[in-house]
Amino acid sequence: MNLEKAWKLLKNNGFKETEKRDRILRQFSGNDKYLTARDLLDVLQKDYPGISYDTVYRNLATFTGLGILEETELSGERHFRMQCESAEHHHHFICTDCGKAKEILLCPMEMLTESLPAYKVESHKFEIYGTCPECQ
Amino acid sequence: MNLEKAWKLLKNNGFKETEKRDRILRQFSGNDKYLTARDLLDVLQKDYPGISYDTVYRNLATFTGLGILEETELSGERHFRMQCESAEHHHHFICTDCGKAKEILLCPMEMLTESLPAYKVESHKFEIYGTCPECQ
DNA sequence: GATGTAAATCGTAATCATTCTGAATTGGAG
DNA sequence: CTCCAATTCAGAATGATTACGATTTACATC
Repeated sequence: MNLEKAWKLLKNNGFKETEKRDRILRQFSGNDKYLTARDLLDVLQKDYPGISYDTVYRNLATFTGLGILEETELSGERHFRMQCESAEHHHHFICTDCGKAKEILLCPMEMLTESLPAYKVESHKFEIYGTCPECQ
Repeated sequence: MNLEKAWKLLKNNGFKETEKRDRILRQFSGNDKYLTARDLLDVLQKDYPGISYDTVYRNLATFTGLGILEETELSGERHFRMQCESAEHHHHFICTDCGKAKEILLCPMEMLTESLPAYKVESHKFEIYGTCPECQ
């Protein structure tokens, strides 16, 4: 996902172009790390000292709902990052140190949908945690 | 995991046998569902009206630490259930309706440890969510 | 460019899960 | 039975997230 695509999606869904939204999208755009709402708030406060929690959380929810951001729960906190460019379904190795994600193309679901007869599968989560080469 | 094994573990690690602990373990023992701390508190309050959050959370932490319970994060809340009997490493299909878990023996990690050179893998999470046959 | 209006933001309080604290109680070793 | 550390209680504190009324802003329309 890049900025143009994100704004196109937002406009098509009737969302207005605001400074704060632009600032938030730019933050994620130049950064492949997972960020918490607080991380983001801390960054935005440098440019917008009076920025509200509401603005941060509401926009994170909007962006996630439109598929601009993706979300995961790490140690009890929601973390967000820009949706990957790659069209294929994939999973992530996530560095617990720096928050960076590496794509994993293998999906275990392909191998076991037929081994769950009578179960209605709705979603799945596969994530690998550890330390990336840079952080070791 | 059964009650005897659980108590053996607790005793071996110097934990005392208390009414509350026994009640909590029995709750999980007769039940293969994932429960939140609040679910558990609600159940315990019928027998022990004055039971404290502290007791519930502290014991959940103790039991999880000893491997008596296993834990997962579902929609922002920690959920607990008795550790499975099976010795083999496995994952779960979790019913989002009733919380019941079905064991999945396939582990995707086996297929990709060598495809992550230079990455230090520490843990992983693979869970499938949906509706079990009984809940459809 | 001025105006109207719904959307967005602000400022702050409320909520919810979880953790902490200090006092009171209890299991079980001796 | 006595004693002491472990456990529990009661309630306050914390931290993430959501809610809300008042204010401001984007932008469609004139």
